[in-house]
Amino acid sequence: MTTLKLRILFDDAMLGPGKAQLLARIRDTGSISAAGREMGMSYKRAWLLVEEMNSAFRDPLVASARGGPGGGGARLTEAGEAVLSLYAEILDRARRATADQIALLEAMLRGGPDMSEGK
Amino acid sequence: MTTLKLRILFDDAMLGPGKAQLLARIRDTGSISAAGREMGMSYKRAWLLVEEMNSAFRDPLVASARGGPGGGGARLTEAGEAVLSLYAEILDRARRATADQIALLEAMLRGGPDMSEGK
DNA sequence: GTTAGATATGTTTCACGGAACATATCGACC
DNA sequence: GGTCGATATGTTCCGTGAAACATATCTAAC
Repeated sequence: MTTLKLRILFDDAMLGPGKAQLLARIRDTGSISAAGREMGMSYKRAWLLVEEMNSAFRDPLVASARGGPGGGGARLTEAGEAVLSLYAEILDRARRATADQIALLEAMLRGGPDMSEGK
Repeated sequence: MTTLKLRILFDDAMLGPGKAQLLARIRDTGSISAAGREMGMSYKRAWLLVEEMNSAFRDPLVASARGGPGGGGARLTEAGEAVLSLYAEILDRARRATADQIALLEAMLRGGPDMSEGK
């Protein structure tokens, strides 16, 4: 239902839901283009995001290869795995740390719960 | 330096940094247009955001008045104050709950700290 | 040396959200 | 009753970021 989106703004780079999910799909599919397809984005865009990430971090997060059987492919590097799992942990921690307050907000929404009565 | 942006997506409404800051400025300035000006947005846009918030929540967050001395004005309702302070608390809790992991990410950035050496 | 499939980039087109512009309205005060 | 400053809304204009389109390139395998 209610979801939390979280974006981390570094000095000259940012990491948000889009890049994180892209990393996850690349890990699962072994391909930038397949990952992009699954997310409904063009290969161009997916590749651009990968490029951003690779150049923002000291070590590249995604290693890609051209040619070969299947035409090539991509996989997460150790750094890529680390970033992805850190992001997941950050999201999870943030969610759990704020669940109560978010519930309070939800209760104030129109058409939400309560609707006022005295039980 | 590194900042955290956080957006809450309800079923058919969302609350993020923009609306939260707008609420804060309205509280401080007592005017939608002044708040908008401070944030570099047109009155139209500021008013639109207020409209969204007022209709999303059971009780309006901003009460506005036309005419009168000064031409009118706007102020936060009790609900508005509550939402604003809940959002601030959510942001604060999220920040503190994720500080360690974010620091780890920062350490992996290019041009960031370390640069590898053996102290 | 041809095929295949994915990476790697450049260029052009285009939709859309916001900016800009334009008005109408309200009410205390003088 | 005219002025003022802010709210309230509609309409048009326009820049920017994404989509679409177009290629070029690479290499394992056959």
